[in-house]
Amino acid sequence: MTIKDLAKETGYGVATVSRVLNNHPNVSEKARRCILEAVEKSGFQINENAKQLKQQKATSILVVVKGTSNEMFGSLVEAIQSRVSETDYPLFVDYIDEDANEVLRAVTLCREKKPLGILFLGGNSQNFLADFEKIEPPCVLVSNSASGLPFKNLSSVATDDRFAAKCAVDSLIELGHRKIAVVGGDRENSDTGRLRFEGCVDSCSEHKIDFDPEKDYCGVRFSYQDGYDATKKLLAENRDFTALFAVADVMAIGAIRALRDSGLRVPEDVSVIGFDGLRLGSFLVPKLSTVEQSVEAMAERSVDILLRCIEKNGPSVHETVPFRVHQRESTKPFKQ
Amino acid sequence: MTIKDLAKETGYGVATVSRVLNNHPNVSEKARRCILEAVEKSGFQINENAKQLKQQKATSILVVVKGTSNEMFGSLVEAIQSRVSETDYPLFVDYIDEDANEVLRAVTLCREKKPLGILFLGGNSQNFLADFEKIEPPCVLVSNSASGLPFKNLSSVATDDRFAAKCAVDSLIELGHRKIAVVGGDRENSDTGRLRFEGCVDSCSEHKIDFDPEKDYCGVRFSYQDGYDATKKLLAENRDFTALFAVADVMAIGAIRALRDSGLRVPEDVSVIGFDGLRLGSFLVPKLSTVEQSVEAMAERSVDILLRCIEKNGPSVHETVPFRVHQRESTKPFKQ
DNA sequence: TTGTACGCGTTATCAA
DNA sequence: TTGATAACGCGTACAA
Repeated sequence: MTIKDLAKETGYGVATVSRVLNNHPNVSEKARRCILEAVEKSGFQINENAKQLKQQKATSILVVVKGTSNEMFGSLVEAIQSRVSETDYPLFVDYIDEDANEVLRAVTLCREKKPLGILFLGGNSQNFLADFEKIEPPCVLVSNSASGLPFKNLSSVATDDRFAAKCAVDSLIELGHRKIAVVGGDRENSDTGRLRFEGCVDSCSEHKIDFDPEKDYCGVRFSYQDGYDATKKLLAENRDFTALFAVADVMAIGAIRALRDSGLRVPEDVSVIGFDGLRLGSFLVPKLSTVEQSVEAMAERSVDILLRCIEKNGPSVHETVPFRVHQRESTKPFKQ
Repeated sequence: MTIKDLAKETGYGVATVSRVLNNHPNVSEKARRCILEAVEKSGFQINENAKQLKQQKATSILVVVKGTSNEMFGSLVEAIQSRVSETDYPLFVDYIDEDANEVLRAVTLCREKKPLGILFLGGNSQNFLADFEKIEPPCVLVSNSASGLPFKNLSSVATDDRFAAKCAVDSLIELGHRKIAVVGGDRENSDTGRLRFEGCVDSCSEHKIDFDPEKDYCGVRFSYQDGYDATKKLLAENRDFTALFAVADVMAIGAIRALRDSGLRVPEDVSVIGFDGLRLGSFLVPKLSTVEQSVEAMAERSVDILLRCIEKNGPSVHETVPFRVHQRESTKPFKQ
């Protein structure tokens, strides 16, 4: 079933059918009704390939997700999808490995699909610096800031990772903790990891607390197992911390298990705070204290910004979304 | 950059370029090398729209994921993607709501993208019965069995949900439990929910144990919160069960929290066993006992079957993948 | 082994 | 307000 068939059936020409389908002006009400009815009746579905071949531009929006194991990205995709579905743009979601190069992947996808815009879920500056210039459509980097990157078609929406991490550590210090260990991300290959690390340093130096990256910090991948292993390593090298900050909830969960396996109780012996605010956290025993990123706000802002860039040729912007530190059950005041 | 440009550049015709690009025979080694080099140099990328328009079939494989909140589907998508990436087929992942109609969605997508094949992650018989006849390419339903469905282009790969659920309850009974409550899925709208419910009934009747669906069963959605709420409800109506089977790990996690909030300890007061085998489970405190579905096996088998159907026009088959009951720390023998 | 020419379904231009 | 027709980039008869 093509628009040709539709034309034949209704007695109109293909041009008129196309105009109706695309809500173009200069169509009589009669023709519009007649054609719409035929569309309804025949279950006609437009051939996107032909449409896009002709238009030299897809009508689609692309989402490149870096790392499937990041549960927060799952919620983010869900929220983005729900928001984009209010528009007419089809959404394509493409998953790549946590260690893959998201920018190169996007370059390929651009040539193949010519999307109207791209949403990057996760990404790292080095990759953008190296190859982003090859990408033409407007893009939004979600969950990392791109404010330091010199691209006029790249916006970003993120939590202020550095400050949020600082607040997390601050909260531990306010509870009376002085010996704090950190299960962090890779500082060299992950912006997020680096920023949150810097937040820890900020807090400790502001409070004149010793923090030795060699001994008190372990940078690994964002997974349960890595959180577990890193904590074991910290315990082996540095037995006496009373609080632990894991820069992702998944790591915090691994950390809690590792502490437990070493005979330490949470929060009685060691307080643990995570980062992300996964829904899961509030169902754990103990409920996980965490820095909650606003997934809804991130999704909403990033889609809005991208649409504004696409439809109104809006300027690129770099926004920050609010976060909240939740003290739940995995942290408690330190008492000597 | 099109194949025309490539042809001009190399001095060959578009047909030869096309043949090289598609690894067709009847091309001289010299032409092949020359053209491949030009491709490399120019960074040429084929226009998928034109290709697919021409071929009347995309080269792509489609994955329709039903419900993003199901963490197991995340791992499944990851495993599927990694397996498909060994081939040349592009993979499209489409997420729909847990309550949406996956078959109707696939019908639309088929018309739009004409995929070579479809993988359904989750789905329900009623939807397939009603509209699957409209779908032509080979499909595989993953995680639910379609062996009862009369479609020759529909295969399935699943855990034997009924039997696995029975084994889970059996294991509880073997531990000495006699009063068992079940946090289940919606029996009417979810095949998985119904099958696992039947497994519970099988086990109880085999062991001559009372099981009153009215009082001992609560069927809800697959989420932390629903697991929590269902458990609260069961507790309100039936205070004396000593073991609880949640038909999904996410529900089990919600259940454990609910028990805890009601002053009950796991496993001392109530044993809890889940279903799915999420990686998360073995990092919880207590480690979650569960029925582990083999995500890798499901991904591998379903992709293999689909490829066989696509490439060799293979027959549709219905396979079952092994599962394992893990007794970890959330279950223990019942002692009066 | 290679090249020419046509058509896939759509949009857009232009003339009617 | 309409319709005929020329592209879009590709694969593939068919001819050479």
